[in-house]
Amino acid sequence: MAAQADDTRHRLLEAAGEVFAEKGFQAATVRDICGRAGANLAAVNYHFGDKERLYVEVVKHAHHCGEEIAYPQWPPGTRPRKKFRDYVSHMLIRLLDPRRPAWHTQLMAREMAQPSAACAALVESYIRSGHELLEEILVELMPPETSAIARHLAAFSIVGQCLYFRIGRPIVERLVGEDEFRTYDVARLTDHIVRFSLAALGSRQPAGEASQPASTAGRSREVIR
Amino acid sequence: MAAQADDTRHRLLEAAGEVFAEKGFQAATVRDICGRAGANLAAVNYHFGDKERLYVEVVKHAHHCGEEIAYPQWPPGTRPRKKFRDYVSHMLIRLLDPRRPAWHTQLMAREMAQPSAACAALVESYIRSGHELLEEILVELMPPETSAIARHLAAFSIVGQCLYFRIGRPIVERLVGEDEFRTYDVARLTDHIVRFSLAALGSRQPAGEASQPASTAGRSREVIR
Amino acid sequence: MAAQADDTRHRLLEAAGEVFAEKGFQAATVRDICGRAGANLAAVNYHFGDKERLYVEVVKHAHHCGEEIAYPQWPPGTRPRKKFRDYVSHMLIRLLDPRRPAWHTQLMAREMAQPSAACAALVESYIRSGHELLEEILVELMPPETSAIARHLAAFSIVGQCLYFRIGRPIVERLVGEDEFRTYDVARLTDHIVRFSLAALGSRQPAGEASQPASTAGRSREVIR
Amino acid sequence: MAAQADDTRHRLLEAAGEVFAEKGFQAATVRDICGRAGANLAAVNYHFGDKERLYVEVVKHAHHCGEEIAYPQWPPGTRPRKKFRDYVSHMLIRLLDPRRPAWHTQLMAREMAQPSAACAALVESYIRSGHELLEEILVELMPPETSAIARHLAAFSIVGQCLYFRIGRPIVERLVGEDEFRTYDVARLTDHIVRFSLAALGSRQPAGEASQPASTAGRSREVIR
DNA sequence: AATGAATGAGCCTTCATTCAT
DNA sequence: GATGAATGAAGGCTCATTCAT
Repeated sequence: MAAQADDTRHRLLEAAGEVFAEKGFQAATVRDICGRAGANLAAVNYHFGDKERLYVEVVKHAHHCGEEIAYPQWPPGTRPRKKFRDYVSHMLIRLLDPRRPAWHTQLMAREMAQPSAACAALVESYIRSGHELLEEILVELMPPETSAIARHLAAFSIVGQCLYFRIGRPIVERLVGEDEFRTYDVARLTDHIVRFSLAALGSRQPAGEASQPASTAGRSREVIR
Repeated sequence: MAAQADDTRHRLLEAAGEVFAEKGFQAATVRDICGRAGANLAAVNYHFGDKERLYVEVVKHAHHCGEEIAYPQWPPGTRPRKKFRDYVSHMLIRLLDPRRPAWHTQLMAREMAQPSAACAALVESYIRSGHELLEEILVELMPPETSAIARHLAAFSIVGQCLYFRIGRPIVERLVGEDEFRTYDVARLTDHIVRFSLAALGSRQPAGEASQPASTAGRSREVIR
Repeated sequence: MAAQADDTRHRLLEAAGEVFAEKGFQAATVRDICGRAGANLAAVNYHFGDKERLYVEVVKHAHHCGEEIAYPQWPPGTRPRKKFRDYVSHMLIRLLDPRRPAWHTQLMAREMAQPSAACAALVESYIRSGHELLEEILVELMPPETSAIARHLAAFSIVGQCLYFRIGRPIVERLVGEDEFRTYDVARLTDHIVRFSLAALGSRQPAGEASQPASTAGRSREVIR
Repeated sequence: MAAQADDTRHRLLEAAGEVFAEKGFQAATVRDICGRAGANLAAVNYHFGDKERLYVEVVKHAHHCGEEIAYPQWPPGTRPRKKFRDYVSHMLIRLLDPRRPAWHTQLMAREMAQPSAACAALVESYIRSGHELLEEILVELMPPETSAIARHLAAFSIVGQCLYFRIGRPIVERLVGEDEFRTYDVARLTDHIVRFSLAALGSRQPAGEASQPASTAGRSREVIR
């Protein structure tokens, strides 16, 4: 019956997500996935036709799950800095909160290390919207004369910082030791990244020089949040 | 003869590096590696005993190759900002220069997405020294009262930015389009990251506030390079 | 369908029996077995999981086949000597009858030369019952005061004789020549072993002395069969 | 130098003997043999040309070792029963004495289970002489009218008994339990087999009947040894 | 005389996939 | 609609052997 079929399909997606994230596409076996999903060995080929098409569906499925925690809807007039802090905090939560299933982010890390056919879909349906939101915030936050390219680069600098604490975890953890790494919770990292980035966002001195503090003087006294 | 043996070994390491980086550990086949190295199928087993031990040796080998392009030896009295710019530039070259073999960095990206037994070795013999050098520069660059943890976080913010332009390439490329991405050369990215970061490094305002420009005022007029 | 599955399984067992007996466990190849069984190369893995587990199943299977030719059911009052001759004849038939598949016995010879995990199973489910039947016959045949150990040793002496004409065939054949060996059929060997053994079974003189004929005098005139 | 070469050759033979007996021809690896012998991997091919030719040489070598414990030289006039007991005892010692290297006999068991090219050599240079000695004793021991074939069969019955306690050990041990098996030392088995066989050797009744005790009555009172 | 390096054949196993039911 | 049985393609690895030195 349709209800049971959908149920099996859904259990397969969930199980496949875990396994793909944990082992990678190649190392993941259909046997393992079907086993965890409590489904027949041929179920994958029956429901998705292919291991590869299952993978694509898993990525799409992950997208829907990610939407559950949507970005906040700021009331008109919300200060850009508040939005910015919310944005960074939101991203770090999704990346680092141990209560969230880890396989979602892990899958993205894999797509970056080895982009597959699903990568384009991932960007379009999952990443681009978030990126555009960040750009909107940056428009408000950066000096009006800032070029589009400079804004892009700034956005990547911000995302790069957030991501590194997740993707670079194996390295960071070894460099500072487990004890200190354990103190890198979402609150502290949000504080750090927001402060680190805000200093830069206000500056507008030419290449080859350091930050022009004067222009940000006014803003720096604003209270965020 | 030893010379020939070393030659075969070396060719295997090079070929394996490419293949592992391109396909990943699981998807890489010993057949492919030996084929590219022009060696017999059993050569891997003879020289390294195992596909896995070959992988570890490849990582170690990558380390030695990386050493070839060492960090510059600055004469005493070199300005910290000059050192910092050199550092960032050096890292970006290693990450992005198309003339350098790509597999080295790609391998590191894989180790981050799915750390293996070789990850610890990678950190200790390849990453830690560079990290410590960066910390030394930051000590000179950041206010004297900066805590060790704050310095660590700053270091990761810097490395995270550099890395994202390499590891996040598949995403970045799709977000800004291939045309703009092609303009993201080492020079431009160095400029951007140095400027973005220097603004933050001088600030020392408490958490919850934005950059305190005053303290960096003096430094900001220094000419780097 | 279950019927077809059982059929494939059965064909595999038969083919494996032949090959294992002919080549030994190590030298036997899964390819050869599957080839003879007309099954796919992966069938062994599917049905038995392992070459080794296939071997164990083959030994168990051999046991079931052996049961087909069961020992005769003697009516009450049958003379012990008749039972004894039947027993020896039965064993020799199973060992030597060229119309019976040879691999069964050959496999046992291998298990003796190099006992594997399957050896214990072989003894318990296949050999012990026959051994106990022989002991029961010996109880009737040997003097009542015979010790259990003496009876055990006698049983092994009898089985040893039978077995040697099968297992020692390569040696015996070379020693007496092929022509004479060809005359060693079941009937002649049964006669020989029965006569050779019956002379000993009746004796009860102490160690260091030869057979005491007196006690068997009465029996020796009985006509067997 | 020749001395060292011979030494390596000898160590290879000893090591190969152990390994072949322990693992069988197929399962034995040249690596293992060379390892135990402390020789180079290519030494086997250098000294013997082949794994198979090494095996043949090992069998020949085993023969020479076996000669060390030669059959006793009986003075003229020695009683046949004394010779017979000595013969059985001698064979059992070679088969069962735990102080003797086990691989020698084990190798023979293998040759019987799966005769190789070395089997003929084994028979001619190692077994036939012993067999002929037994036949000479039997000529003295059996009634003069005994046919050659009957004598042959008797010889095999005797050898079969001895051999079974060695080759059938895995089965015998399981049937009677380890405790009782431990009491089956050379002395007890010699007693048993001699007594069991002597009873038969004197008998000369026609096929289809049991032993004629009368004919052995006189001999049975002789004291052996 | 003796060895370290290299070879090619082949084996067991695993895997994704298909088919008949 | 869903499954147990079966398939064929590789893959990693081991092994005996050879060759240049």
